[in-house]
Amino acid sequence: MKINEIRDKLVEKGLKVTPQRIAILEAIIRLDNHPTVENIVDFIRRNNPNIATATVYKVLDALVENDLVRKVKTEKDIMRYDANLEKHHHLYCSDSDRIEDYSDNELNNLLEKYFEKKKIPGFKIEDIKLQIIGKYLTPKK
Amino acid sequence: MKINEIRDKLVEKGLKVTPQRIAILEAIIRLDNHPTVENIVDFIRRNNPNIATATVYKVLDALVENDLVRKVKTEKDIMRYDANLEKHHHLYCSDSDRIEDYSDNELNNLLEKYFEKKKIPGFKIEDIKLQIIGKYLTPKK
DNA sequence: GTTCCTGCAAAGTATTTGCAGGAAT
DNA sequence: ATTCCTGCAAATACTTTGCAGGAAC
Repeated sequence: MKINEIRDKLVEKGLKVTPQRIAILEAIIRLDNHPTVENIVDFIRRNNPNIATATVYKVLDALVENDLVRKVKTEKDIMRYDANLEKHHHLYCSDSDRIEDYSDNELNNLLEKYFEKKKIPGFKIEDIKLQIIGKYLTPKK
Repeated sequence: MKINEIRDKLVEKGLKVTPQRIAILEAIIRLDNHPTVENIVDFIRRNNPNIATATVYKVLDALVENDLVRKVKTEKDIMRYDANLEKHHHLYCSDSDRIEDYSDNELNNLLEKYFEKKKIPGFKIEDIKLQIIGKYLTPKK
């Protein structure tokens, strides 16, 4: 992802293009393992030492609000952020903090068909996300 | 669930049986819509006004540690607790904090079969939880 | 020029810790 | 008698808020 693409995304949403916003969005994209606020702050401060933590929170709120990134819920109690906006599921490692994306349209179709037949009484499904818990057989790259 | 069953569960795990623990476990079972710590504290204080908030947190940690309850994280970033230990999924309301359990063995089997065929490279699946996001057609009872 | 954004410090909220007294075993 | 648990207060961690100056439009 080029800086200009990031810039365009901000413009498209009517957000002012500031160095902080570019840096934060870039950080989430580059730190591709669902960074926490802390990860993002650490990454940004390398090039941008004066950015305030509160600014990071505010920018993240704005980005989430405008569908440029998503929040990811973890078992543990810390928010993480994800710049992958495609429909996808998550692989959670049961003995570390690692999270990876998992996309599978065959699975999505299977679930969609399943719930077309088997309705949940009183509930209208809008989206289904899988948390797939397990262990990585390969160590992290 | 009777008090004695709760008592037995604690004994079984080697935890000392205290009025606080009984009250908290009972509260989670009775407040069956995935109560927050605040919900639990409010409920307990009706009969047990002197219980300390820190005690509730400590007892909850002990219960989770000993697999007597589970933590559930919500969209809104607040911890909730669940005494349903059976395998189940969650229905999340997209415009409120409401969460309900959803059990469906047919679905579990379908997923199990699916992932027997379609392996995820480098990942050994241990469990799959669905977060089913949508809207309730009926107001809360 | 106007609107929106940032940085700072202070406040807020949820949760954890340390410890001494007390209850459960 | 020993071990574990509770209550309290203080501490911590994470996030939010208010506001004045400054940058983007």
